[in-house]
Amino acid sequence: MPVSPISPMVDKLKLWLPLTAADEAAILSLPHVIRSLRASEFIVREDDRPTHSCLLLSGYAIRHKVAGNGGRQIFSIHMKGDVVDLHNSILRRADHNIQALTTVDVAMIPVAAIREIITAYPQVGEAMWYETLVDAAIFREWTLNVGRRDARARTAHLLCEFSVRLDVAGLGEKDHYELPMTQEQLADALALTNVHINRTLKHLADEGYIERSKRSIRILDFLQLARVADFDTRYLHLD
Amino acid sequence: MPVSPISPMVDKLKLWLPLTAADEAAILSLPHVIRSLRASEFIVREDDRPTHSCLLLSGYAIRHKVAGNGGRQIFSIHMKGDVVDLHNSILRRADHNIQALTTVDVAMIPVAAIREIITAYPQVGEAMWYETLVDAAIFREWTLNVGRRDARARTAHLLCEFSVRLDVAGLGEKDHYELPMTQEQLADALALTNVHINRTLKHLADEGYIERSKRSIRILDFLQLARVADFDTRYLHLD
DNA sequence: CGACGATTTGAAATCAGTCAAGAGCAGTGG
DNA sequence: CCACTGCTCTTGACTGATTTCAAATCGTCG
Repeated sequence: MPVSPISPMVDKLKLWLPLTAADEAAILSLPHVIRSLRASEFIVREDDRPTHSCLLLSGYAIRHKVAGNGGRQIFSIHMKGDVVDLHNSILRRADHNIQALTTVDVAMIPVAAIREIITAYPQVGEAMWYETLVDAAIFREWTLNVGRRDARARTAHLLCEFSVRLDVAGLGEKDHYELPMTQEQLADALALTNVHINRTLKHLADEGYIERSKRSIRILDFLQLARVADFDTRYLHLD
Repeated sequence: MPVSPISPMVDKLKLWLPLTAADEAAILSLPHVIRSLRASEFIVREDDRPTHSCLLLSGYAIRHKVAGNGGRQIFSIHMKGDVVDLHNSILRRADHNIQALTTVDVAMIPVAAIREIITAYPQVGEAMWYETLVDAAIFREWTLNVGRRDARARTAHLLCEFSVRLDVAGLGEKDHYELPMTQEQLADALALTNVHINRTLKHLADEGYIERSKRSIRILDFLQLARVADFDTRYLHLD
């Protein structure tokens, strides 16, 4: 069986609901165009009316929005297998930006084809709904993180989430990975300043929870870090 | 035509997508049980496996989650017509709490019936999906609010959102309403302390943006307040 | 080597939190 | 009708986590 470039989407959706062979075949035969984008290119911009949904095939992307005072808030980080633009596509008008963090390859699927597969294969539709609900669960956890945890727990929490999600996506090892973002971007995800992120990472390293060199992170004891982070995987709905 | 207690759900879903007479009839004939709950009773608790989705018929409810350090974060406030528990029902295991803020009446609809209507009436299913995506858009805006706006803008933003949503739900006037929550609960929604909420409300009143007595709020100039709040209705996806 | 962006560090400023106490208000029961 | 209780709201004084501003170092790439 030839491996379709869209197969990561099948793998991801199967995390949420069982799919029949017919469901899988329908997904794999979704029309699409592969595109490469360079770091910092926009995949979708706020106020766009998206014509395509983008499946991430490689690299990393972020969702974010900019406040009137210039502050930027990142809502989530996306990786291989994520359909980064279901929210904006189904809502028809984008209320936030999606931007490549690194060089990325994406499969662009026409929104019309997404709508057709929902009707023709309701189980696939429900799996995509599920995917957007897990995104929403992540947004909630990030709100809790930003709103009610201090800088140390907040930063540790992001490191834990990234570790678990990389593991689930089959990228990198759980205790050792490369962060695909600058400290300034981390700051925008955690609602801190780049200066304070720097101090907080140093602090976590001084305390012996992590080791780092450049953007590479090694988690020395995941359970300990998770305790500091007040991290509990349940919000990722993986079981 | 007899008015079904479920009709607020039809009105709400029609905000998102057009529904045929058959779609509407299918919604109105959803099986359900009406229940009344008193203020502060839980509708769903984190870790529950919900068997029913709750449609709010009267009163107010909140979504929230408690961090390990005891801090509570409220994610959204719900009112008449909101199906408060679609997220938890579809995900099968609740990752957050839903709690009555005031005395509420709810219609409890079995999750199985929700799943059936999704398959039998795909447009209704898509409208419910849309509803959860608008919830997610509100979560994102709240993350931006908590993460990147100062106490004054943040508080003003909540006042603006509440005003607009009451208006859409056909409750109260846009420039004059009763907040259904204590300042401590406001603090949990805005990631501030009750003390600072108090000072911030006073400040907004001293500046002439609002008048208040007890929990009643009068917005003196909505556009001015919206400017202070960095508030833009687009994230509510009402048009 | 030079340039640019990213990281690191220090010192001072600030927004919001903490602690504490008093005032207002509703409900209860004597 | 009044005293008591409990909860919410209000205000003041002080503390502290994070920001701001500024400058130095590091690393990569041309």
